[in-house]
Amino acid sequence: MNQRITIEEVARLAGVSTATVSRVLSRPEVVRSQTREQVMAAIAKLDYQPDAAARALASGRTHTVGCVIPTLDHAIFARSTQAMQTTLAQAGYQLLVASHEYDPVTEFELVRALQQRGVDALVLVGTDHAPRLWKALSAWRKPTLLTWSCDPRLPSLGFDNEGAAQMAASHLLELGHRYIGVISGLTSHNDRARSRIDGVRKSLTQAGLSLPPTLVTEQAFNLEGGRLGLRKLMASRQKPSAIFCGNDLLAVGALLEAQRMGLNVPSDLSICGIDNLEISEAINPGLTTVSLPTQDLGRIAAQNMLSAISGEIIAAKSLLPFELVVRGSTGLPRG
Amino acid sequence: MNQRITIEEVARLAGVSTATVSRVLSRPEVVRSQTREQVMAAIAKLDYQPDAAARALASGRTHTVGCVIPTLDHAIFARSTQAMQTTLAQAGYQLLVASHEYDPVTEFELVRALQQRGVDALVLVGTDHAPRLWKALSAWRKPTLLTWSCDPRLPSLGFDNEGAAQMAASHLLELGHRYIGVISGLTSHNDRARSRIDGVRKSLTQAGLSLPPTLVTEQAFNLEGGRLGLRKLMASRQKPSAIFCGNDLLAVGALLEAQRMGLNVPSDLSICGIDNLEISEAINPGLTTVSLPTQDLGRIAAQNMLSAISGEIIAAKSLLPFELVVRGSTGLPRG
DNA sequence: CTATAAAATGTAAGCGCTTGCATATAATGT
DNA sequence: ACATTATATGCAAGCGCTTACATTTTATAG
Repeated sequence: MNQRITIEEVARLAGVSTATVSRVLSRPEVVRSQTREQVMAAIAKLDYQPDAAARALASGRTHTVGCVIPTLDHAIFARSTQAMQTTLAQAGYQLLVASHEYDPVTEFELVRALQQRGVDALVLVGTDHAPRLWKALSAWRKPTLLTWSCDPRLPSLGFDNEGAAQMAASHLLELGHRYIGVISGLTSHNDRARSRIDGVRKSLTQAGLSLPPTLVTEQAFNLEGGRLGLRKLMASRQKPSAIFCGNDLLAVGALLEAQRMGLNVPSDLSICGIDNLEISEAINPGLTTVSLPTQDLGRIAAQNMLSAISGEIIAAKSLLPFELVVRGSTGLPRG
Repeated sequence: MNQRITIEEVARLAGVSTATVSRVLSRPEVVRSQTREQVMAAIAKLDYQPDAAARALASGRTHTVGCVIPTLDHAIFARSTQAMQTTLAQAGYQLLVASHEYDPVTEFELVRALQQRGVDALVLVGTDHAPRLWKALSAWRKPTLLTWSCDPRLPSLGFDNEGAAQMAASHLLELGHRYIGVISGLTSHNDRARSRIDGVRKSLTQAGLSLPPTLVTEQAFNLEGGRLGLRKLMASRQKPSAIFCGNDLLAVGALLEAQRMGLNVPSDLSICGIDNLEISEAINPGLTTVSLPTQDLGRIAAQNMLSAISGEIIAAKSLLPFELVVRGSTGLPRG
């Protein structure tokens, strides 16, 4: 740093000690207003910018929250992360985002990196984590939050993924579908994807039906995955009359591919997803889906962490509401 | 920090000085291998995690790159940011992302916040910035990169946005369209959007045509914006036979809305965009668009910053290539 | 006006690391 | 074996701030 303005120079110009300048910065209410104004004038005049590293070292707090997600390259994570960042920024906190692309080793390393950086709190996604990551988290003495799904080991803010899937499956069952296929996201290191399959299975079982392995396919989390999944399922001996997709990206992909194959949605095939992306509403026909408040998830996660940082107790587990949004992509089965 | 392991304890256990431990961490090659191993063993045994704030304060380097973008909630930024983050992480660097939602005041504040945090480099989007932001950047003695578009004031890595729009417009003109509408993103604080309109205008002018204000509409950057834009343009007296959209999100929205209105794309209306999102290929008909390598943008931006941090000179301006991808959404005008 | 409590400010000891310089050790040449 | 370099390591002074604690100033009471 060539010739950074330090707190000392501010103190000199304002005619006070560095301690007072520091107080003006962090707890302005404890300095006399007259003094405070002198200091603020000096700060403004010198265009003083406190060194965050020094503050962090001296105070032990960085005003930074770390967030480790699978990827930014999916609308749901981008959305919730965006909401987190905005909420934190309003409180003077910064978000340090890291993504691991569904690799647990990378995830562990990122968490360590964020811990070394002294983040004041940590937000993770889901409950599938390497054992040593759980260990690193429990040894850590700062607020941590699990998002998207819940686990008794740590405070969690998420959805009942199984319930959401059941809601979608029940809708299909009520329409009269008996052969329901599932296009799931990759389930390894992804508890949400597994829970959603479980939800469908549970609904089918309750209805006296089953979910044969041939009617389940795991695909990458993108439109292409949805298209591949659809082709796979429609190539099976017993074709499904309805397809549940683990998320809307897969569902939109499946829907578009069905149309390319000349199938009419929903009269030939019903399709539903989970998430309720913007595209789900815009597409023709509209996609029936379970709407998840992903933006709220991010915002509330941020608020929770801010509370926890300031010493408040936060809920051990909170579930966000969701609702079925019925659009044109689901209908009665043929015949 | 209750009882954090410090470098001193590692040094004691390894029977060396703290300086040596520090060297093992930052420049292992200058330490004799035998010593190095002792130190590494001690580090492993104690599970030592260096304090990033202390390192930053002592060394003046944070191993962090700051990135200020309009929003994460758009595929293109999410994508390039994701690529940046991955590339940086591989080099042991962290990305500190902040988004301002197209608000220049927030943008300025975020840049200051990142500077205070001592990021080793800064990546911004576009060339529309508040004057005091330009000032803050030029007073800053560390690497800075402008992305998406270029400006002589700072090293830039971007696209020829005007050229990309011209490419799209020329395609429409070559097909024989004479009434071309434009659905643009909001142009305030967004030089990319303006450049793209300019590109279309230039192409039209070269063809002896003009772009009447009634055939240009500015909309929010989402599907809904595309839909609103389409309705607006199709309500004008002289309906366009083709529509250029400032990006693919708008284009997809416009396309879907056109279909809802009963228009056949492309025989009633041609639509093209810029970006080439995944949905652009998947939708029916496929969207004609100009494909921008947004992921490469992020990756190369990260590489550039890493180079610059290590003292190398980086290009003052580099433009990434793009190409027209013709799909089913554009065709000959009626008659 | 003085005693006492309350509020404001100053003093200075760190926070945990890096790094220039001094010193010690190993390698090389004669 | 010794002188001369080249390599490794240690010493210790910060980096710029925060925050107990000490001290001074101001307010309040008697």
